[in-house]
Amino acid sequence: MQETRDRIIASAVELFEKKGYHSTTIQEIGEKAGVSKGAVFHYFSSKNEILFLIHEKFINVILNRAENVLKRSDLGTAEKLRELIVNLVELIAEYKPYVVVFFQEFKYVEQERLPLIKEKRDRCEQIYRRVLEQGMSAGEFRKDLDPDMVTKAIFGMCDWSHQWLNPGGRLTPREIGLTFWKILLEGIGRTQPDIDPVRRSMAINL
Amino acid sequence: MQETRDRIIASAVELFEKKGYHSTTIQEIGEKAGVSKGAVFHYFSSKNEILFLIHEKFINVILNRAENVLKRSDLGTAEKLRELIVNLVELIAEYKPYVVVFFQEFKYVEQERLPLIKEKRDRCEQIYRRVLEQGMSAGEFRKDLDPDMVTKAIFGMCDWSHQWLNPGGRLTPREIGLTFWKILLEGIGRTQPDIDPVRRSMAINL
Amino acid sequence: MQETRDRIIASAVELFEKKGYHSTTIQEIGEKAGVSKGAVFHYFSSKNEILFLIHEKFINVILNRAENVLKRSDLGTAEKLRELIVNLVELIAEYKPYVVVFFQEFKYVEQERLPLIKEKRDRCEQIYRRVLEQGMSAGEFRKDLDPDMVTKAIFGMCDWSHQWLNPGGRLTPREIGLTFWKILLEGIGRTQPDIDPVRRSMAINL
Amino acid sequence: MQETRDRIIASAVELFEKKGYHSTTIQEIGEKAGVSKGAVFHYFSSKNEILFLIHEKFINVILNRAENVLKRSDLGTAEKLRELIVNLVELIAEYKPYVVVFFQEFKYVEQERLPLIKEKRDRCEQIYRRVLEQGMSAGEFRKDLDPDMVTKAIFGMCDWSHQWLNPGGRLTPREIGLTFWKILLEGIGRTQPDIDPVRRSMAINL
DNA sequence: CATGAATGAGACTTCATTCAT
DNA sequence: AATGAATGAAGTCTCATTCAT
Repeated sequence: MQETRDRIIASAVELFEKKGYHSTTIQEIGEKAGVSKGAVFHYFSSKNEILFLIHEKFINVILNRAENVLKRSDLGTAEKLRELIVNLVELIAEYKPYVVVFFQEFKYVEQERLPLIKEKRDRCEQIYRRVLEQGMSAGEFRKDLDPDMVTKAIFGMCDWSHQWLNPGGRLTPREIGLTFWKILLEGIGRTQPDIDPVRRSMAINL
Repeated sequence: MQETRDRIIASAVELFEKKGYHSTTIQEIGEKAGVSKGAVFHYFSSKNEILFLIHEKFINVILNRAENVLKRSDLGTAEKLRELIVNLVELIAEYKPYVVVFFQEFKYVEQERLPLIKEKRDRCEQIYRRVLEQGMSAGEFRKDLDPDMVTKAIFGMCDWSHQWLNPGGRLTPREIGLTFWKILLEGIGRTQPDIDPVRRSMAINL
Repeated sequence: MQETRDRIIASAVELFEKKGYHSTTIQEIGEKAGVSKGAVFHYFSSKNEILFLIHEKFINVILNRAENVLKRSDLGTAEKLRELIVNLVELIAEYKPYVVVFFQEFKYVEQERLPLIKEKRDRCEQIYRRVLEQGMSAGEFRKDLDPDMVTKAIFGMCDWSHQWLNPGGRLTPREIGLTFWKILLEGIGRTQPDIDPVRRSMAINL
Repeated sequence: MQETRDRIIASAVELFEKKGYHSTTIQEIGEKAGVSKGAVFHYFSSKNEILFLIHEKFINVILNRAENVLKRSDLGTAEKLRELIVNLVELIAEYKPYVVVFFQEFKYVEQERLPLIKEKRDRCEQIYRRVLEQGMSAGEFRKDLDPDMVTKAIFGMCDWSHQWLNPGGRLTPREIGLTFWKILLEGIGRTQPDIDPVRRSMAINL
């Protein structure tokens, strides 16, 4: 049954998240899924294949979502970047166990299975970078910042959230994503107050 | 000799960084340090103690530096936050193997050794949060953003750099840190150009 | 269908020959025969039963042929031994996979199935020994050699051929068998040339 | 200690001989040698390495002995062949467990370790073949027999003895070897009686 | 007839750790 | 101070076999 297979993967993700890949035994995965150790190997060729499938599943989801945002013709460039960020945080919240495994156990995916993951991960990163660069070209974002560093900063803020995000937190993932977007777009300096009409008119008068 | 001890730790850090804690054997650590497997156990009680010492060494360095910035009376709040950020990126670059181990293998430090690390890590995080909150109170930073989220965003940008920072890169760690600071303070939107009084008045006059 | 059963045995013989009994899986046997793993167990009670049947089939063939030679009233004792030898080599060539399994995997046939095989194997060996002893008694073969050792020598020459015989070889199995017979009967020393009357008389005259 | 290593190999040979390579566990090898399972792996990298070492040790012995016979200047060609045969049987008796493993488990030596064994085995076979061919050229052996088949016959007689040779048997290995030599040289036919003076003189008179 | 999901015993192997020297 | 022989617990994986369908 497909069901058993999925249950095994689900068990593996949770255990890998909590205990790490190497500290999780096939035995435990089986037990949690309600099947024997042998059954796990009936469905998967090795423990490492399970790890790979977790990575693959997650990278596919993340890439699909990013591409969907990219396709939306109702959004401007800045709005696209905003949605990419919000989406990412939401997705990290939704797939948290997958994300943790993805970021913590990546190096243990066997060499031969790695290229597929790496390629999609790079494509995903490029989507973000391109939208950013488009926004810079279009004059929606300032041009004096290294686009590479900005991309890294975005991923840093979002990806790192897998370390502290918790499902029932005070803020929803969307709210968190929007906060990040605000910080990114406007900064935390007193930019807004500066735009208040009084000081501006004064400036003009001078 | 103290020297041997340090060489063993140095070997361990590099191996843990590259291969991960569980995939590194005492044998390998010994070989890389030029001593026997037995010697490793002569200097350390267990493999896990080595892992702990790596964590401890790093958290001490990071905490010391943060506290040093905090003490500087020559800096304003915003400047302090700027230095905290730059310091963090610089330190991540300098201690990269330690950082990778710190973020990837933390969960494998044995329960009984954990509190010491956790406590210092929290103290460190609070230093950042407090400076930020001071800046908000003092009116140097905008007040409409969740200080917790901003702190998370700062650590996200900086900490995540351990994933991609490389020693001989195009930008120095300090430049990277300053870029992050700029993004954080001013945002990537076209806010600043708007504040330029000359261009603004011109725009109005036209 | 009987056909399926035979196909499974045929697959098993070839795989056992090439990879050995323990390195061959039921799965592989099924695949090669074009049926599922379950089907193999539908036709046979265990993997070991298949091994046994292979042994049984082969020992029956070899025993039948030997007995047929024995019955032939048109042959003298020496001719019977010759035919036994030729027959054996021919049979080894024809049933090579069976022979290899018979000689290499015999020890893995389960205890309870063994007696049947052993008994027939012994009967077969005795046929050879008896014909040899008859030939000695009848004065067709020299009497100063240990009949047991001669029997061992005969089986050695013939049986060992399973290690190197190949179907499309330079010599036919019959030719090989006849060569063995010649060696056995006449030896490789220059006995025959000595009997040449011309050279002998010359030698005497000198 | 070298001693432990040797004891492990000795245990392995005996177990492999009796139960076969695949049916012997590392556990058993260790127990028989009086050490733990772990100790076996302390001395050998794998079970297969042990199998290889057994093969190597035996092929070295057999090759050395053959080469020593070859070097003896006190022997004529026929005597050399005789000694090669006698030596082989003696050696098979002495190293019987090794021989059984060599002939039964050869196919399980891992690919990468195989060439070394194969090369020496071929060199050994060639020594026998060459001596035989020299004897033929020199007129010591009849020339009308295929030298290849004769070589196969010799190895068949001798090698096959590993199946039935037993240490405390009725005949010594040397006696067995000499019997084989007699059969090979003179055949089992009534060659000698043919040389009886009566028939010979008759032949001359005719 | 035939399948294949599921099992569980048992194999090889790894490795942190101990300890006599 | 330092070694390395030896251990034993534990892990991944294999595979013959069973059984419901």
